[in-house]
Amino acid sequence: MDKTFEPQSIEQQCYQQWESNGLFKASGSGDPYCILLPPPNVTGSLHMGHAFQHTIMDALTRYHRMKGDNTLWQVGTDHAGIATQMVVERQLNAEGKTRHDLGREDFLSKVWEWKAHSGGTITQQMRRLGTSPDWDREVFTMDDNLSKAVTEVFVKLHEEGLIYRGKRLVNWDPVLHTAVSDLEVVNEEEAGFMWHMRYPLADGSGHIVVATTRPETMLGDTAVAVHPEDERYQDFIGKEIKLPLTGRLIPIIADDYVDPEFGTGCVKITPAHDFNDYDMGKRHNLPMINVLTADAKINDEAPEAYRGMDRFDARKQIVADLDAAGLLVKIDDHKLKVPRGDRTGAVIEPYLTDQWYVAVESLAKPAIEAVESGEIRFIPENWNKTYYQWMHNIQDWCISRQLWWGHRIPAWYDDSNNVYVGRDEAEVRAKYSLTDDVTLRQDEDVLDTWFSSALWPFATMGWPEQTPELETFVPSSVLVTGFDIIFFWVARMIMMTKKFTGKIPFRDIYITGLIRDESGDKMSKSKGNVLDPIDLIDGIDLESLVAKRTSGMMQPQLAEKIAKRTRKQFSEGINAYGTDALRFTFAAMASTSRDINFDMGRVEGYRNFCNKIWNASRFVLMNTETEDTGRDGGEMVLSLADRWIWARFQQTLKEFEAALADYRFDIAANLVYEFTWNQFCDWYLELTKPVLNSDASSEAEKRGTRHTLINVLEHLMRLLHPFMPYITETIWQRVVPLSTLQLKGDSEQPSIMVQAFPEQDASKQDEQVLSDIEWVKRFIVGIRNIRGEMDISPNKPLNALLKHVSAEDSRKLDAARGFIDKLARLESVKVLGADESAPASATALVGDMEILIPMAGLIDKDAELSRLAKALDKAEKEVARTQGKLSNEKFVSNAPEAVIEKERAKLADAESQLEKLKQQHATISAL
RNA sequence: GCGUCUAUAGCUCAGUUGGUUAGAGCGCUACCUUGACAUGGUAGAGGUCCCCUGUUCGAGUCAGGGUAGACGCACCA
Repeated sequence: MDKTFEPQSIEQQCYQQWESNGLFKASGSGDPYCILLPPPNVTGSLHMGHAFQHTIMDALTRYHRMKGDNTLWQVGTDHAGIATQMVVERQLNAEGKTRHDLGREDFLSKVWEWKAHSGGTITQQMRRLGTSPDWDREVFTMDDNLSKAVTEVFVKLHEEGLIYRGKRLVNWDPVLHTAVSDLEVVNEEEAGFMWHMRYPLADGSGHIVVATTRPETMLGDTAVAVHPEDERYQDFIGKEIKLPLTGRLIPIIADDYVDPEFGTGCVKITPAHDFNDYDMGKRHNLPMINVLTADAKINDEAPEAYRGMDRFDARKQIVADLDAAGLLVKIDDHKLKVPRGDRTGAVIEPYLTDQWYVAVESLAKPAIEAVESGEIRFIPENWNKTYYQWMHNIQDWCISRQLWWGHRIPAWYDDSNNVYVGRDEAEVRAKYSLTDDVTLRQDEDVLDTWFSSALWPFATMGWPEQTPELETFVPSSVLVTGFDIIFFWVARMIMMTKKFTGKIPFRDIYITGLIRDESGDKMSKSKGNVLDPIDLIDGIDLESLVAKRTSGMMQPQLAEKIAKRTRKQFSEGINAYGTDALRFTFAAMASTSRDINFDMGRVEGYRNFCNKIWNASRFVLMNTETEDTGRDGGEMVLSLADRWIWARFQQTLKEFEAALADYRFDIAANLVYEFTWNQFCDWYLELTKPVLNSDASSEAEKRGTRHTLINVLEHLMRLLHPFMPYITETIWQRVVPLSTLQLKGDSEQPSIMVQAFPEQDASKQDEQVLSDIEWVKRFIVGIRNIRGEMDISPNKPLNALLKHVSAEDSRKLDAARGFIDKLARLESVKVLGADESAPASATALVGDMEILIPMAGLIDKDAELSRLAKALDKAEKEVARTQGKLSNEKFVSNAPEAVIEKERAKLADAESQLEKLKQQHATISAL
C-alpha cells in the first residue's frame, strides 16, 4: 500500500465496478426503504447544496441496503421549463436568432437535442460523489410515462372541477412573456419614489392629491378611493375626477381598504395593474383598463403620445407631462418592495390574462392533516409551523405558462373558443361528441414545471398503471431536501399523492441546512464565493479557479474584486481532498442548524482522517497479511486490549445507529471519527505492539491479537462505509480475505456495499474491560504527563513506585503490566508497602493509587513544584465546590439521591487527592 | 404586521429530558523523525456560554424582557 491515501487512484474504477455489477438495485427482499431524489434541473451542475444532500441520501441508502432492506434510491432529472428554455434561447440569440424564427416544433427538437448532449452533466457529477441510486430507473419529467401521468392528473382534476380556467390578474414576467406563480416572484425592498399628483375634479370645483409609486399606471386608473370616514374627503365622495392626460371621467369612491394615515389618504385605483386595486375594482364594479402589452409597453388603450413606450420611459414622460401641466405636487424618496421574477430578475407586472388554475383548498386539507396527525414528520420538527402557515393561507395555483418547453396543456378549443379537456384530441371528440368538421386547436400553453414534480412520488413508480413498485415504494421512507422548496415541491407532492394514491408520499421529511461560505454568506456567482464540489474532490490550481469564478459573469465589473479575494483565500489553489473526505465533511456538518458555514479547514481535517484510516490499515495489514489470523482455527487468546476494542466498537456501533435513526449525521460522524482515531489508532494499535513484538507472548495470544486487528478493521470499514464508500471498499478488499466474515453477494467479485452492516452484539459489551482499560490509560497518561512537564525524553526508561495500591489496582496492574511497561516506557514497577517510605518523586494519581517517579537525577524541583501547585489548585477548587454544594441544606433535601451520592463521591475523591498532593508538595519543598 | 431561527474557545461548530471541572476540529505554544501515519505523535494554553430579570437546591440548557443578526409569509397605494 502507498504511504499516503491517494483518492484519485481508486474512486472512478471503484464506482464503475459497482455500477456495472448492478449493485445499486433494490434487492427485492426485506422491508422497503425508498428515497426519492429531488430531481435536479437538467440544466444544472452539481453545487454544494446538492453534494450535501446527496451525501445524506447516499449514506442513508447505503446504510439501509447493508441493513438488508429492500432499498431503492429513485433518481431522475427535471425538465425545468423556464431554465431550460432560457438556456437554449440564449444559444439561439448568440446565433442572432429567436425561438420564433424556428417555430415551436423546431425549437422543441433543438431543446431535446440540447438535453441529449448536455443534460447529463449533473448525473455524471453525482457519480463522482459516489452516490448509489438505481440508474436503470432514471426518469426524466418529460418521459412518455411521466407525461402520461401529468395528463391523467390534469384531466381528472378538471373533471372534478379542481382545475379551472379564468381571466384574472397574474404575475406576468414581461421578459419571458409568461405568467408565473406567486412563489416564483421575489419581493425585495428597493429605493424608489412616491409621486404626489394632483387630480382635478370634473366640475372644476377643486382637486384631490393622490400618491403613487407607479405614476405610469395612471393611464389605467378607473377610480380614486378614500376611506369612508376620512373627514378631509367627505365632500369628495361620489364626485368625479377628470383624469389628467386621458381626460377620462372617473369616480371618487369610499372603501375601508384605504389607510387614511398613508400618503395623502387618496389612492388611485388601477384594477388591471395592481392586485389590491383589482379586488377593489371587483367590489365596486369598476372597469378594468389594461394599458400594457405583453412586454410591458404602453398599449393602444392609452393616449397616442404614450403608445409603444416602455413602462419606465412612459413613467418619466408622464411625470414630466404632469409637471408641465402643474399637476405634480412633490416627489418623495420612498422604499418599496419590488416584485421580480426569480429567473429573469425582471420587474413583474400584475397582468390581466386567461390562465389555468388548480383550486387547492380541498387538496390542502388532507395534506395538512397528514402532518398534524404525525403520519408525516418534519425533521427538525419546527418546519411544520412554516408548512402550516403557508398551507392555511394557500392560494389557487396558476399552472399555465406561456412557454414552449414543458407538458402541453391537454385542452382544445373550437372556433368559438369553447374549451374541451381530455387525454388527447380523439378522446375530446368522443367525449364531447364533436364531429370531424369541428376544427380543434390545442391550448398553446404548457404546465408549470412543479406540476409534474408534484407527481414525482407516484409517477416515478409507474402510476397510473398499478405497478408493484407503486405498492412497495409509496410511501417512500424519507425526503431529504432544503427548506427553500417546502412550498414549491414538498407541499404539492403531499397534496397530489394523497389525492391520487390515497397514501402519503413519504414518512419523514429531513430538511437540511443551507450551505453558505465560511463567513455565512450565500454562495453566488456574483459574490464570487462559489465552491464546486468537484474541485474539492479533484483539486484545482489557483489560475483555473480564478478563471472559473470570473468567467461568464452578469456583472463583469465585479471580476477584479472576486479575483483578488480568490487569490487571497486560495493562494495555493485547492487541494484534492477526495470524495470520502468531502462526504465525511458534509455528514459531520449536518447538525440541526439551518445555515451551515462551509469551512475548508474541516475538509482538510477529514482528508487527514482518511489518511489516518489508510495508515492504520497499512499497519494492520503489515502485521497480518503474511501471518496466521486465526481464520482456519487454531488456539486464540484475546488480550485485555483485544476484548476492550471489541467492547468499544460495540458501544460506538450502538450510539452510531441511534444517531442515524435520529438523522443526526453530525453525531454519527463524530462518533466514528472519535472511535477510529482516538480509540482504535491512538490506543488499540499501540496496545497490540507489546503483544505482537514480544517474545514473551504465546502464539495463541499473537493469533488472538492479529485476529482482532483484522476483524475489527473489517467491521470498522463496514461501519464507515455509508459515509466513506471509496476508501472503505478499497481497504476492505484487502482486509476481507484475512477476516472471518461470511460474504454476501457475488463471491467472485465481493463488494463491501452489499455486505451486512455490523450487528450489535450485547455479549461483546463488557463494562469491566472498558473500565480496566480506562485505568490503564490513566496510568500511562499520568507518566506521560510527568515526562511532558518535567521534560523527560519519551525514550528514557523510568522506574515507577506505586503507593496506596488496592486489591483492585493490583489485579488491573497484573492484567495490564505488559501494556503499561511498553506504552509508558517503564523499566520497573515496584509496589510500596504501607510502611515503606518513598524517595522524593514526581507523582501522578490514578484514583487513590499514587504513581511515583523518583526524582534523583531526573527531575527539576521547581518544575515539579509548579506542576503540583497547579494540581493542588484544581483539587482545592473542586473540594470547595462540592463542599459548598453538600453543605447547602436545600440541595441535600431537594436533589435526587443519586445526584447527592455523586457529589459525595466527588468530594471524597477530591479530598483524598488534595491530601496526597499536599504531602507531596511538602516533601518536594523540603528537598 | 405575523411567523421561524441563530448568538458557546481566535475560526467553524457540538452540547439530548436542567445535575462531573462546558467539548470537538482547525488554528496557537513547547517538545518529538519512536518501523502505520509529520495529512503524524506527546503535552499544553485558550471560555463573562450575547445582556438583564426570573423559576429552581442547581441554568449554556427552562420562562419573561432586551440587544445583534438570518430567514419565511403577508404588505400601504
